[in-house]
Amino acid sequence: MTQLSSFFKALADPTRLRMLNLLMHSPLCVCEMAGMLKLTQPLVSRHLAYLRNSGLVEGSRQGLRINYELNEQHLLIQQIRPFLAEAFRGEAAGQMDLDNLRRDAALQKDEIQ
Amino acid sequence: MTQLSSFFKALADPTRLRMLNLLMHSPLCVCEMAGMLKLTQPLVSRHLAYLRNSGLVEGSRQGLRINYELNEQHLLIQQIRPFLAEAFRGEAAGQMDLDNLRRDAALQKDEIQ
DNA sequence: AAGCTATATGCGTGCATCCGCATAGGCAGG
DNA sequence: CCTGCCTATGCGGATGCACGCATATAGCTT
Repeated sequence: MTQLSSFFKALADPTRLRMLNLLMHSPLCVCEMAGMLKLTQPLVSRHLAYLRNSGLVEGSRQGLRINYELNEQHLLIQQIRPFLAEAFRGEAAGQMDLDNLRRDAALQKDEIQ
Repeated sequence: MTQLSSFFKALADPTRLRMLNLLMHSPLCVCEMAGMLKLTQPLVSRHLAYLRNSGLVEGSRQGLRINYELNEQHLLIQQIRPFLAEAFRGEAAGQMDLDNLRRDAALQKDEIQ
């Protein structure tokens, strides 16, 4: 039961929920998330460490950046994902964060061309 | 987003999860839950107050006792219920609590006869 | 009214975050 | 090697629980 409550504890923070909302759509590095969410880098890094220790998220180094993504192996993540997607759909803040995600993705695309 | 995190916060405690596990099967009063979970009455009462303030649970007075039950009107409760049921199924502690629930229900039945 | 049962709450302690700020560690390019 | 960017972490303050213990409130029952 403790494991389950730890899982919910990881979800029991608005900032971490905003991060997970983004990560459900795309892997991201710390600086990208900090920009999209308008949060300081140390704060984002700490919450990612929390999510990493909880097993909800995994990071892989790619040069200077570390790419974070949802841990698809996590059973509880797999099972709760539809619920989260539905809940985020009703959150205005979540939609605005996703707008930033799409805007930055478009900029990235322009840079490549 | 704050509302969603508050919801998860209410779920982020082993004791409250054990209570919700019981309440998913049957409405119960404080003293019944305290007995089944082997917890003190004040502790159970406090957690129920937390769940009540979070809107996950409703209590109705019936004589001396107050009968608590899941708030079926709560949207997030409705949506997360299958996930919880599945998660509780994998918890040995949850199954033992349910054994106590069934045992006490059987005793109650004998008293009535 | 008195006594009993069921429930809620006040108080104090300890622990876990949550955050801002400053700083350390890791890695690339010149 | 040194500089700059990205990330992680140490520190301190503030807050919120979780719990035990004692006590108050509420409602039967006689």
